Amino acid sequence: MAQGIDPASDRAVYRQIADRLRRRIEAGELAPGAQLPSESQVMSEYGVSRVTARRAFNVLVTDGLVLAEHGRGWFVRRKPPVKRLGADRFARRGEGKAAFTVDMETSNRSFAVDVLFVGVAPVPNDPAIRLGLEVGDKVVVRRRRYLAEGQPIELATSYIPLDVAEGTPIGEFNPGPGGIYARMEDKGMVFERYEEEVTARMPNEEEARLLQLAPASPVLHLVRTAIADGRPVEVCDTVMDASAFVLHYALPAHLS
Amino acid sequence: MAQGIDPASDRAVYRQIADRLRRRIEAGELAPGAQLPSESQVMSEYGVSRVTARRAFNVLVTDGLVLAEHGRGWFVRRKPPVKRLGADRFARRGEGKAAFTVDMETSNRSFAVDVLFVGVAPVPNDPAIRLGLEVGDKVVVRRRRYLAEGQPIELATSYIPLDVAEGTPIGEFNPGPGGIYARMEDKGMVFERYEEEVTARMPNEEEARLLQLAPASPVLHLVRTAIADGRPVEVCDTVMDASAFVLHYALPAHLS
DNA sequence: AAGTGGTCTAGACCACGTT
DNA sequence: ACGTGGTCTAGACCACTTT
Repeated sequence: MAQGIDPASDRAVYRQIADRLRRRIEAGELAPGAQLPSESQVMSEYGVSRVTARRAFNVLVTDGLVLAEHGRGWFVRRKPPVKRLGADRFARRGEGKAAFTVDMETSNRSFAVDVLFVGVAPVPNDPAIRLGLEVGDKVVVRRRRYLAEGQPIELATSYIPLDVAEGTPIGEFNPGPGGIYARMEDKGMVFERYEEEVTARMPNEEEARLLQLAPASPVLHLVRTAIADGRPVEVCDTVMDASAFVLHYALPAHLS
Repeated sequence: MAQGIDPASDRAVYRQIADRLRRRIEAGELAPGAQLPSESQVMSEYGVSRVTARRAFNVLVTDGLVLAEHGRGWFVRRKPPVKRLGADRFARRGEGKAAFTVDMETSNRSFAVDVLFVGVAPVPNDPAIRLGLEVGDKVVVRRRRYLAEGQPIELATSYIPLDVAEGTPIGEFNPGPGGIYARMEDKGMVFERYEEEVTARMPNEEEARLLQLAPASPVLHLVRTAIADGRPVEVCDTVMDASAFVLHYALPAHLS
């Protein structure tokens, strides 16, 4: 019963089947969370082998539209809740609270932090350039993973020059209230601005594992350079589950 | 010759093969553009069937690491050149040049614009909210596609309230030098700021087609609201090939 | 002509979830 | 026990690229 499927078409049969399922998803007929027809149903409905039926589903997996649940079926992916990063997230910092904390309290969601590494280590290529250091110079490295409602959503690695961290607990496990920026201000440093570069890409294997990403889940990659007293004092490299974030920015209409 | 592959492992054979290839790619041993072993080679090297060999390659396709070329082989994906969007891209606007033009001239690359649609049409849900309109109210819609060095890299759709466009060529095919913002300034409107929201996701079918995206290529989705004279005067919805862009922002350290 | 990937089939066994 | 997806095999024919 190859309903509307043309085996002689240039378009492969599995793609034609995928196209039909995709249309039903994008039209909302198959809503997020809805179960798709089973492999057996597709086999008999279109008169194809199991391999061909599965290939149709796999196209939709690669497109990020569906996921299989072993022993249960194929389902339209649900959109997870989103965390908004405000344009004023640093300007509003203060009262002893770190930027991430302010964000999460604003969005009223439970959160947690895994500290993956804190210590002195050689600085990699990219942050070295941004900090004006030589590759391999020693810096304080702080690597952590943020979770919202129990789900990992963000990996962040900060690089801080040793002279900036000197005389503070920035290189220790617990940097104290308000985070490392507060410690820098304690030393009398004055923050001028933050520069951020945003890209998006597919995760590497480690990122996919640590963030427990589903197949075909892109990440937002944000590299922030904090500038105080006329020099870069920290680079923070952040990899976020793209489905969990909206970044918000305000741009001035005129140079001030 | 199942070199280092354990058929009894929990990890499927095709995943183990994919893991090994991925490691060689991420280590740089297989550089961008390099050819991977052929399916036949993988079959004999690991003693697996062709289906299993192909499945290993397909894992890497889904991860965005490799692409097949029919009749030639499997290759590590190349990174395309990148376009940087500066934090000052609106502040530096002027001299009769549109923002995109300024960007492209800065990066010294050839570019072109396809105008896909210009006219009056009902405003969709999201821009309606941002513009303070009712869904379905008429607005000027300008939809275009940008190309760099012949490759499509960006789709942009602008929504402009009718009263803003009134008395200007904003609703016409060619809005004149400097683009629509210049025409608004001609009317005496003063721009205050631009707000941008950035997300990343997989493209839908239309976006993938218009941007000629390879499999497993995420897009950056940027929605900009231009604010002038204390009100939103334009919403620009932009979908970019994520591999072709770096967005750059500057955030103030203090509310000014 | 030879080598490469693209598509498709039929059949098998295993693992997970639900009934 | 049954239905669902997960993995794997062997074999076939086609289309594209290179020699």
